[in-house]
Amino acid sequence: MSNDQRYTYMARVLKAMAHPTRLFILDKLKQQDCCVGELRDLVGIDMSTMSRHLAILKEADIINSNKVNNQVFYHLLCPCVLDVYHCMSELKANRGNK
Amino acid sequence: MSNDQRYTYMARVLKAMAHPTRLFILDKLKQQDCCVGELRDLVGIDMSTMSRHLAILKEADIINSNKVNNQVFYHLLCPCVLDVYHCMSELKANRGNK
DNA sequence: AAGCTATTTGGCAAGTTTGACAAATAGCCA
DNA sequence: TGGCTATTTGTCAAACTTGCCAAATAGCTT
Repeated sequence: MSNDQRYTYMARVLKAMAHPTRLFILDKLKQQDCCVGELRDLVGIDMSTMSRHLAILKEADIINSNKVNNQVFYHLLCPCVLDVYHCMSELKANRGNK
Repeated sequence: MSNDQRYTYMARVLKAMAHPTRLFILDKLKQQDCCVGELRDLVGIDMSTMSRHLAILKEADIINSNKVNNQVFYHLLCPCVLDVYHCMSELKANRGNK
């Protein structure tokens, strides 16, 4: 796999994560699997909008879903994606030192 | 700082990283500081486009710059942003197990 | 089948991103 | 000052994103 392909792949995953609502979703799913309506109630946006955010994360293979009766439960595949948090905090702490 | 603010902040940083060219830049800057023309030659895009990619990374406080004569050298502030790489590889390896 | 709940998809408007070209700026050196 | 190199900024078009509403789908339960 070329470096080019690697950058393209990683950009795809980072892009999928790069939205406040989607980061909230990942954080929540780290604790437990959730269905769409549950997440909508927590965030307070339209169900259709929540469904699309979940589709974006799923498309990037960060989460997957399984249907139980008429509900769809989403599950975080790779909790380590949230490890970036530590680094981000460090970055933030450095601001102002410019 | 509220969780809301944290997600917004992290989304801003991830979004700045979420482009193949910008990931290449970060990887390169991890090895050594570079000026704009150098990076343009490596990537093969317009100098103005490269300058804007660098501005996006700088605006997110991931890199900074200092001018030496008529060249601007860019410097990676927090090499750990690239640690996500490992996790991404893990994610990638998991694909297909769906 | 009809009614119900949960979720996804179509379509649209407003806003953002990307990349290129041209023009502007900044700083060197003669 | 004028010419030179390096970089940034203005402007534009094409493409993409986000959020909402309405309509479609999926799967229970009666």
